[in-house]
Amino acid sequence: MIDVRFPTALQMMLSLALAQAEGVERLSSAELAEGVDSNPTFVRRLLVPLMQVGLVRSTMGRDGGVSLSVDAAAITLGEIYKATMGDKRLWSGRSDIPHRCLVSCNVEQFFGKLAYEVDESVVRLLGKRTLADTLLELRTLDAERV
Amino acid sequence: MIDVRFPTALQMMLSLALAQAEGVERLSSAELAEGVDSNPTFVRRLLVPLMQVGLVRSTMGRDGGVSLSVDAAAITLGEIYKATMGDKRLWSGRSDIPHRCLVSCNVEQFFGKLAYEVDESVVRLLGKRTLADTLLELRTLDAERV
DNA sequence: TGATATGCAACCATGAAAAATACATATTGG
DNA sequence: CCAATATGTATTTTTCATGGTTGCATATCA
Repeated sequence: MIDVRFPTALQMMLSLALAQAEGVERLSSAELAEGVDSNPTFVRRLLVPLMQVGLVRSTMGRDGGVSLSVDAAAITLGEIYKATMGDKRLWSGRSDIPHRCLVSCNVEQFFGKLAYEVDESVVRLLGKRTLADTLLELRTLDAERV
Repeated sequence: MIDVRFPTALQMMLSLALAQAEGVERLSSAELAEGVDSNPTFVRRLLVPLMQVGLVRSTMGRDGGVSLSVDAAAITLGEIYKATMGDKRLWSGRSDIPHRCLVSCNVEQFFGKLAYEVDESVVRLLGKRTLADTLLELRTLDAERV
């Protein structure tokens, strides 16, 4: 199966940002799950790292739920990406290539460095956009729909 | 399973570049497969788009095999990446999100654009390195090994 | 002409990721 | 207090993209 954690986490965060902008204090994981067309368990798993990093806070018990713990203008997509993907690189090279020649002995290390550079550049790109920017962009897209 | 097409294709191209540098005219798909610790069929599948783009050429029949059809200094990793990955984006967002609110109606399109930008930036980064550069870097790494 | 290479299609096996399930724990309204 | 309902989390099941395997047609050369 394809990894949809980042797009899903992003959509969740956007829903939370929208809720905040509309004065709704919290959303339940069931409500978030409906929005992203998934299940509450998956949503809560995605929330774990976002809470650890302090982007989101949750309250337990009846009438509990989730909300942004920081203003949407202060959260970048890069932070969301790093939190939800954790250690997972965009590219994971093979790690068990038998060493037979100049290439096979060193590609692994080379590819590791390359993957690191690529990740860096992606995070840098995502770091330039905030949740608030993105929500605004969604409004623009919505207005442009026919 | 994880997608290893790019790292594998890259390693194959490096093997072909090394062969070329050492005066070996061609490598068979079986030899390439041994180098990347895989099977000839997978190797040939990866070669198809590389041939279509003209980076590589193959000869059939006994004593057939594969070789670079361009100098290693004229091939960038970006070309290899684009050819082997084809239409596949680095990120594929979900494409069946039910439209229920501002967010769910527009994230899909937004994420598509974002994924496109990310892909562009990765290709741009990879476009700065040639196969020849990379082979040189492998030699450096090899010399640094303890 | 036999040995051996590529080209290609069809099917199978693997394993990572999401979904489903189950239950403990926390909070609140009545 | 207690019933209702939320989160927290572990475990199992299902799904499906990806690579591996097999089989065979086709091309080339000693």
